[in-house]
Amino acid sequence: MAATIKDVASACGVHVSTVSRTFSAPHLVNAATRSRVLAAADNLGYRPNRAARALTTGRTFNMGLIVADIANPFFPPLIKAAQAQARGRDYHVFVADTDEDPRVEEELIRTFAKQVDGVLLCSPRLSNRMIERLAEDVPFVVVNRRIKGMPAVLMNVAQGAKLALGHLAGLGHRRIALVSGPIGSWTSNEMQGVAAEAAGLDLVFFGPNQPTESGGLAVAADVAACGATAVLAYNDLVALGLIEGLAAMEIGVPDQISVIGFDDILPGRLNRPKLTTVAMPAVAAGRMAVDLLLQSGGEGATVTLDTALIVRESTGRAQK
Amino acid sequence: MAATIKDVASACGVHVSTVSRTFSAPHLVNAATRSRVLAAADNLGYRPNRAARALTTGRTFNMGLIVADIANPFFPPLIKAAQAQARGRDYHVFVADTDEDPRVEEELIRTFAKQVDGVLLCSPRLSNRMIERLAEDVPFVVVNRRIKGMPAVLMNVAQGAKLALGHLAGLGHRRIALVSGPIGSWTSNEMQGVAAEAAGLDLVFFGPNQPTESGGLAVAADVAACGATAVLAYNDLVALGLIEGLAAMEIGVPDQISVIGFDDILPGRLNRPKLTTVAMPAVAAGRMAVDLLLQSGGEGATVTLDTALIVRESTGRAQK
DNA sequence: CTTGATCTGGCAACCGTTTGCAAGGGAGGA
DNA sequence: TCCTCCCTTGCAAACGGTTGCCAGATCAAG
Repeated sequence: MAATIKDVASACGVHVSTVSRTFSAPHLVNAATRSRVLAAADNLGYRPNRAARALTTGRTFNMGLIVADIANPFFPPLIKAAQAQARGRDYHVFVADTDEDPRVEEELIRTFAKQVDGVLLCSPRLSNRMIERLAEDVPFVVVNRRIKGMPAVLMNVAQGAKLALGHLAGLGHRRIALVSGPIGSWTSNEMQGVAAEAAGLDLVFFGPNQPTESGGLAVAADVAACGATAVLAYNDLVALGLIEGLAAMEIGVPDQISVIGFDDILPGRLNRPKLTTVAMPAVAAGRMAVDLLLQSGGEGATVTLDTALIVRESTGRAQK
Repeated sequence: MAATIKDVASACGVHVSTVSRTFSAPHLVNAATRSRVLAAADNLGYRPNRAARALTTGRTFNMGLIVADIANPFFPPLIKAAQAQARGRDYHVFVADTDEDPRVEEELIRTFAKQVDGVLLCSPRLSNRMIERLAEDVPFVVVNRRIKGMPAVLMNVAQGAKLALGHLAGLGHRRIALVSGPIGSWTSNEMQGVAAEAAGLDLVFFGPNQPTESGGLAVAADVAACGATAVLAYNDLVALGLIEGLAAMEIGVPDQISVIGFDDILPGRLNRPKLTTVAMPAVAAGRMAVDLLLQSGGEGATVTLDTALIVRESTGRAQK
């Protein structure tokens, strides 16, 4: 069996409370004793049991991270950043995937509630009302969703969408297709909101869609048929699927139709043509979410991170 | 505060032990009492505290999952599958990323040791010796590494490499470059092992390399210079980077050089040309690793999963 | 009406740590 | 020399469950 605090205590003839204090409040124990304890602990390979500690302190030093789909390349960098940041704060991260299903999301939050100090909810599919209710059980930080009074990390999608639309307008595009994401997605709403205000542009909406390549593949025909010369897609995956579908109909990108995605994921960078996209600050968001959770005692600080348009090869001048 | 077992007990005038048994050994409590307890528990929103339970039972119902790099698209499907499988067994999964650094890997395992029932070590970079030593602290299942007496999930890389080499040979390639991965990678060794036996082929080795696109990009010039007409790359990311680098030198794939990767990740499927690759059974491996951990009490069962060659567009007949 | 087997549920110890409280001891001031 | 006061450490009660043991109740058989 692993060494416990008792083993260490008896190994150096001292009470367990002294050992405990050596780790959690070193200034309360005599320097000589402290080093004796430390030596014994090191010798026995002792590490405090976090579960037992959590019992008395009420803090688990664990946090949950819930995403819609780990396999979506948008999330891994965010997860990685969050996990690294958490580790620096001596926290561990439980990662769970909801398969885009709100019910799974709810159940997951409920199970996490008692065993983590807080949950990072990334691009949730749950309704605001439900999230507010669940927040009574466990502190949240929400990523890519604005909920009153709840700490949030937002990516400035509106700004990105404006840049993208501006870029397309500058290339002479007038009729632009907007391929949205799944229901319940905040980013999707933000995009549509901006688009609705875009003066002088003729916008055609398609949605809701699966936020994956198959989602893009599925609307390719409709998009082609609507007469738009450019497309703003919910994310890079959708954009890539769209390009794929267009290619199957012998419609060239960007020669005949320009395509812009969102996220700036790896496959987009590797694609031919390289995807023009609105880069989302996933790494910064992961880090920030962790910090927000640890700082705020549930206070509603909101951080908005900038996005940036990255022009690559999938956009070009509008066809006459 | 959240409801505890005591609240439930007093809410329905029963001893805590009865409540406890209602959940952990229902057959020991009278049906009428049981439903009364269940009703009260449901009413108060009671959920047993796993940390407290772990204290007495010694089982945490948590497992650790350690990968070299979450951002490598090879891992997310594996993680997702493992997490889903674990959830079905009422387990939670801690995910951690080592940034390809063996020291981080070791430290991570040590911290995990006391708070999980076992660790899934995916494509470890640690030496066998070190892993064996750490296995004294916590049960392991190793993915993509063979260590005597330790449960493992292996992907049949050798078989895949043979198929790939056979495919290239069939297309008339004779001089083939082998771009390996990082030091400490079992798959990399397997590939080289097979290649060494390949009769009638003229093989050129390049390595070690970063297992990423930049790794591929970096060796592109060397590969081009060595006169090979085909390349077998450590993984798809490397293959993609290689194609990118080749393109920059105006060398066409597959017209001038054929490229095969390993893994079958999303970016490879979306790439132009679509990548010919050896598909790795990541999803099955994730599931299997969880089952192995839960079944074996550390027994050394080894499961080997088949790989498959997926011929797409990045391979073609050898140039004269 | 016993007797003994079978259920059911209470009691209390225990898991590994933390932490408020108090006691012992040494130092410094009066 | 005696009295504080601070420093250090021990004691014991939590924290939220689980589980072996035991006693009372129930019930069928003799």
